[in-house]
Amino acid sequence: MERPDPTKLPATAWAVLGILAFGEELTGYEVRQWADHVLRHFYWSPAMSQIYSELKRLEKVGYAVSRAAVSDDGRGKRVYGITASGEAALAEWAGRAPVEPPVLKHGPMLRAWLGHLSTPERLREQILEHRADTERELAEADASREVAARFPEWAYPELTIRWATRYYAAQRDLADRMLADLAELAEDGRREESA
Amino acid sequence: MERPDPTKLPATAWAVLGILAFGEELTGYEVRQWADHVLRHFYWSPAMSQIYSELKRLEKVGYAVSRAAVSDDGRGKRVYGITASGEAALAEWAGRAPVEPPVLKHGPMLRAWLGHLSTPERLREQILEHRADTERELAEADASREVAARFPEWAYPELTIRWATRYYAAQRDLADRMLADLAELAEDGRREESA
DNA sequence: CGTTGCATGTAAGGTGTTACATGATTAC
DNA sequence: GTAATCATGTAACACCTTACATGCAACG
Repeated sequence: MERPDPTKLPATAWAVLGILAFGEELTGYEVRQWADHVLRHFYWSPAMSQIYSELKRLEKVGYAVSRAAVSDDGRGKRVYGITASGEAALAEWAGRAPVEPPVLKHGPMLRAWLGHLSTPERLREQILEHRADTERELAEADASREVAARFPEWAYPELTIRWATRYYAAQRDLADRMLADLAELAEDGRREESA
Repeated sequence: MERPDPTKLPATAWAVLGILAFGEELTGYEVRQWADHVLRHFYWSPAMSQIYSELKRLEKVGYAVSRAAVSDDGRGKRVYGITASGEAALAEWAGRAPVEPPVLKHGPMLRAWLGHLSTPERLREQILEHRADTERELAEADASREVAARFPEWAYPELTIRWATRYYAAQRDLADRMLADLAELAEDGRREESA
């Protein structure tokens, strides 16, 4: 008969609450920006609409509160803050809930895996594009890291973004090694043809 | 008025079709095993029930066909194979569809990001556990790679699994460096306390 | 005067998981 | 006998995205 526990939330909800846990009152829009600049690099950035609904859910279970506020330009907005109960629940989740294993969905490798259906040239282009994307992400993460480094209360976020920059660097090296392997495979193919 | 294109499939469907694209007729159960041994390391392994429904969808659009068959032990089963049309569509998708950027959801880093809500000891334990998990995955991927290396028609899958083993190794190194950073942060904390 | 940014939501629908249900064979 | 593996599905539901809808302010 077990009814679903209203405090059993998906990781995304904890991530959103985690953004509020740094103490500032934020609008849904601002939560999204934090997600985009920081969270995205090791977790992921939910759609705007999901952020709004997660915030509502968090408020319903008492982990967040909202109040009407005004922007600098005088327009109305709604800001959310974490509650004591929310902080306790989040700490409990962070410390005791089983850590979900990392999930990876790597589009470029899915293409490489199906290399036999494509051409070495096309595949190479796709991996090169992936490499360029990674480099871009690396630059963005590094910019975010520099911002975080300016504030002592962001020591842990800074560590995770630093982790992300290393992750992107590793990703880039992995792309290079894949490119080398691909070249070798194509070479073998040519040799066989001419034989 | 645009009705949804019945051939516009999610990446998961292409992944399942991709498993069939290596030429063998497989049961849903076997598709799952391939996903678990290979695909999982760079993409992910869908739930059993989803595999069955993806196979049905693929058959409906004509990219796969199924027929009743018998196992060695005489029990009935249903095997799926790729069609010519399916092969063409898959090649088209692999070569021309925009490559989805890699998606990462890293549970352990989500915990590290919220380090201020936990203790250095607990966080360290969690990262160590992640490190051990990674090592396990590395061993499994390496075993799969060795199997793939025995068959020349699996050259591309072998490359991607090799990529995965390197990925896990990088992941492990990243965990080590995070552990070192964490230790340093804790050290700084202690120094401040005693000051 | 058009675009970008700020700001908030709803509705619809697709994606994917968990739980449930079933049943035979093989190995301990 | 009972657990694991093979084998196939359905139903319910949670998660999440896309598209739509709105409106003001600031900048060029």
